[in-house]
Amino acid sequence: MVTDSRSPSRVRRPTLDDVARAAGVSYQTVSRVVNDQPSVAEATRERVLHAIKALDYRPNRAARSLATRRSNTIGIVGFDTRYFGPSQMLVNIEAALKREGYGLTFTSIDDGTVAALQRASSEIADQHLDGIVMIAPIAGADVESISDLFGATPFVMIDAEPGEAVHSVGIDQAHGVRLAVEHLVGLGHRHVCEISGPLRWNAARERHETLRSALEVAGLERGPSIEADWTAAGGFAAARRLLATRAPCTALVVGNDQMALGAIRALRDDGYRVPEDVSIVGFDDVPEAAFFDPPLTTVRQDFEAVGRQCAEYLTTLLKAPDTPRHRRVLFPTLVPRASTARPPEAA
Amino acid sequence: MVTDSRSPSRVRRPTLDDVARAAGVSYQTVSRVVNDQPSVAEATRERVLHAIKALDYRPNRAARSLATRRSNTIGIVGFDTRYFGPSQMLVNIEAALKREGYGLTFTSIDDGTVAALQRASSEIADQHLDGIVMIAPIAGADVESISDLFGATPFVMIDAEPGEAVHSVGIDQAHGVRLAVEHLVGLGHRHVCEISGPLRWNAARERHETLRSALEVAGLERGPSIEADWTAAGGFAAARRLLATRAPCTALVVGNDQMALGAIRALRDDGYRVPEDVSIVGFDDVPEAAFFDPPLTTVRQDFEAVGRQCAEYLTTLLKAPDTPRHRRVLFPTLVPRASTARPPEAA
DNA sequence: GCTCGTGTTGTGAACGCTCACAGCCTAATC
DNA sequence: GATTAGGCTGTGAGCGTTCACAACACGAGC
Repeated sequence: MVTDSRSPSRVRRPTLDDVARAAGVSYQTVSRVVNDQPSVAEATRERVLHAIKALDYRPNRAARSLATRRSNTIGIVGFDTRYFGPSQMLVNIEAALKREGYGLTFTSIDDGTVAALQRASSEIADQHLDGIVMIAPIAGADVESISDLFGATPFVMIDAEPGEAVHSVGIDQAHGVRLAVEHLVGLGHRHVCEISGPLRWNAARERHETLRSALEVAGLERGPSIEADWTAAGGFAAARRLLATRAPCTALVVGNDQMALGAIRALRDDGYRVPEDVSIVGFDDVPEAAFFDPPLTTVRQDFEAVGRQCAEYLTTLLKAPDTPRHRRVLFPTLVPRASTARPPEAA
Repeated sequence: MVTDSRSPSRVRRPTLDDVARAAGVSYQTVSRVVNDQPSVAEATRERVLHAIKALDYRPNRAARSLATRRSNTIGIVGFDTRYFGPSQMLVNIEAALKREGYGLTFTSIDDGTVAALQRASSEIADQHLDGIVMIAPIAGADVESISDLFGATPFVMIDAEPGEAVHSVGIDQAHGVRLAVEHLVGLGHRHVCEISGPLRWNAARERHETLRSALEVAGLERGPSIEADWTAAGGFAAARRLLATRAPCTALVVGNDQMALGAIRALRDDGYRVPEDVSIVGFDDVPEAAFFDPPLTTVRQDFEAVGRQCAEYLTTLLKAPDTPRHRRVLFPTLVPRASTARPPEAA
């Protein structure tokens, strides 16, 4: 209120020199104070701090990163942050990295094409960032060539295709699927169908493929599987197509909770009861899942942990760039709720 | 794949000088080519472009912004981007600003205290950004003093308290509430209760207050109103408390769709039917709302438009900083679905 | 044939900071 | 009392870019 906020836009901000003059020391001493370096006499430090406050001095980040050759900011390439999973990761990574003192710049990719991904990557590579996180869970993205774009700046991928030779953090989708299958088998189900997410997504494909094999291992009938687009509307449409196949189906594994919601609606519209006629399992455990009708049994993904792990991995990498590439794996848990029950034939 | 991606981390990136030497011109000429300035002979330009490509030169953003005193990036302070509205705005603003060629840096605020808001604001002010967007829909935030923190850098607020003298973009909540009330009155409801969002949020408070007055104007009974936390669980708990009051209630206006979901569940648990016994109206129109059981009547907010407007406003401001402060208003629409019907007494 | 402009290119300085080093002063050591 | 060590402070250079201006060449105009 005191400062002159209606001054014309080109007010020179105070610099190290200004502070130095005000405190009667050299700019270097001010720099030392600002950077908390030792060997500054207490009295001088006081004087400098006072001047800094009086002038409302703020270090110029651009100048600093020009001099140090580090930007102290990391970039995030986010894929379709409209969806629950990615947006959760974004927020959590941001929070975790902020705690480490890093700034954040963010670019999202609207469509999942490899071209878009590369464009965004290169856009971010332009900024000479200290590190990069890529939330880009798309299969087929040429990890090698993206890695090249980034050159030597460390980067970790979230939800990369397992087996890729990159630094990555991911959730063990196979484990989640196994939990779901065990749960259904335990209830006595024998006819399991699937609505999967877009198979271009690593998570969707992993879930899809593990489900196939897990059902085989359990000796269960593998019903039809339909691909949808993560949305409730997509899940609804997929369920209708599934119903049209007239395949026997007492349990339905759905790639995420939103699609599960759509599927429930479609089943109901067709006269099926959930869970009496058909049991449903989702993925994610969105905060609303417990309040669906019926409350949704789902495989919970701990996105917050993903964010934390990612930030931790990246900071490790920043200190020790030669850390061998590996994948940090997190395990999902099953949250049983009322959308799953014993199948009708077992009743 | 050709480049040496396993080089040690400190490879000097090529600079203007390197390119200049390679092309046999001065660094200034290269700069001119990079910045698309006129008066460079076609032949020279070709030669320079060739060298740029050969060396894979990328301008150093830090150096550039040090020299120009502009960063070409704008900052977003996001409040609780975990929620649907804020996260939608974030993504949409990002998309719109990217189209204008701006980079983006992002800071979120975990709790809604004014202190947190100021901390984040100042964190962002440190970066000497070209512009700032604040998604901080909290009542009581001292807009004046935040404005001071930012000094002369243009900033627009999303969902600011209407009436604040700032550049802002917002949705006309009053209009949305009026649509909802008209809808309910049209159906014959006379006993309307409310579950509001946290009243610290401008949007929640506006909805709450307009509801009071709109009901009064319509001559309707104003039932109890309970404050909840935007979540389904909060909506559930609030609805239970509402039921405990035993107040007459044929229609329930709920501050957002998630809470509406929780409320429906609580009503059902208590033996009420929706919409036969109680009609429910939500806010937002999340993509899942159409698949709730019953499909939710809701007041749709066009967050994409908010993002676009915001980006447009900001770019205007960047070109003409003296644009008078005003509020760009967007109007919500009512999406009638099956969760509202004629009240029982009118049946 | 000389001047003048115009298009093109180059030079010096500055942006605000950090790094490496040099210098100073005081106090401890012999 | 000279020497040395160590805490503290200052100086010069450089980070990679842009800006303002100077310099050059070339053809047109008198």
